[in-house]
Amino acid sequence: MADPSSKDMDQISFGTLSDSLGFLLRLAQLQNFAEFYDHLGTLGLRPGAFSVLLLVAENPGIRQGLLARALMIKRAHMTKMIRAMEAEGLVHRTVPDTDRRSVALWPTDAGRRKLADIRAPFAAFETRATPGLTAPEERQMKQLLQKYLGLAPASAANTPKRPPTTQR
Amino acid sequence: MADPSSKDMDQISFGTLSDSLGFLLRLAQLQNFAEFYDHLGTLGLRPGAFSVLLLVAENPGIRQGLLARALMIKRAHMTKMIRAMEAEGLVHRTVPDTDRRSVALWPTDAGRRKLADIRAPFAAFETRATPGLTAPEERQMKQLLQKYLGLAPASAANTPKRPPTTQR
DNA sequence: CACGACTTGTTTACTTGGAAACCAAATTCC
DNA sequence: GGAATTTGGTTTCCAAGTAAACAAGTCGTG
Repeated sequence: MADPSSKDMDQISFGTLSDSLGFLLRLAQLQNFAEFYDHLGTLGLRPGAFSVLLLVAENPGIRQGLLARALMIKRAHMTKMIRAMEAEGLVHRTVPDTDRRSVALWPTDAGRRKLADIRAPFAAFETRATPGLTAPEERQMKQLLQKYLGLAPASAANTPKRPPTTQR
Repeated sequence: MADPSSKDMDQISFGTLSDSLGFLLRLAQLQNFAEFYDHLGTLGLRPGAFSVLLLVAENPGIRQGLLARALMIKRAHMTKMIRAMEAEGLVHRTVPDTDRRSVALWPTDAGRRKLADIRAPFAAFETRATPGLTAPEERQMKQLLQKYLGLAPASAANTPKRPPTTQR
């Protein structure tokens, strides 16, 4: 063909990019978010707000900045998010006497209810077969991501001092 | 109220989130981007523009929308990105006669030079020891991500559309 | 040919997220 | 005790990214 622009999607060369961890992580994250919307888009809670609400319920009284660090977003952005969720009546803000600069976060009854409503569909989404990966592959990917992040898996509440090496 | 807000970073309970693939992918992507900025922040090319420039150089004449799909961003955003990079003199736009709606993209000499300047530090960044992971673990994570994305690894330039049942 | 359906890129308005400056409260250091 | 510094949250302004409507080109089918 005389036209060099006649490239099909599968014929694109990604060059060194397809071996770049950052690039792969970015694409994977975007793909997974799209899947999230496909399955849970009707719940009226975006991934960000959902994770905030869950962590506030899981850690009642958590400080705002700590939450921001845990979710790796900036404090400035967390302020806006929390204010919006407070306006929706999902979380409650408190200034503790021990440090009157900070703000402690608590779930409201409405917040807990909302979370309860979402829990089942979210669990269903999480346990669904991940497209492209077998179940063992998905488990291993999660383990690797947790290790990369220095995070403990959910089942083991206390940090295991030895990395989980459950290979086959 | 007593002080349940005295939580340390490592004592946060992530609940079911720390086993959620999407959540782990998001955190991992943010962490990796932070590492990217730490190492390559001085180069004047953000991750997005860098990947665009690389793919345009790797696939000269690629159509704009195809590039957007490959990078999983919206066409509207790609338009702005490309216009900005065109204003910087990094890429050149062309309307092919075979389809006068579309736009073909080509790297300029300046674009190729810029890319050459960045290639070495980027390769150094990519081959650096990934924090938290051993080299074999990182290789495996990349393989899993590629499989999740339906992407062929870089070394195998042309891989058939069939799923890669033949691993290395 | 003509008409409708679809595709490609663009524009406009909006949302999400970050950078930097700022204030108030806490902490450190004489 | 009191200045200097640090910390936690907020505000303002800007960049990154999306959604929806649109114009122009292409394609299929009568």
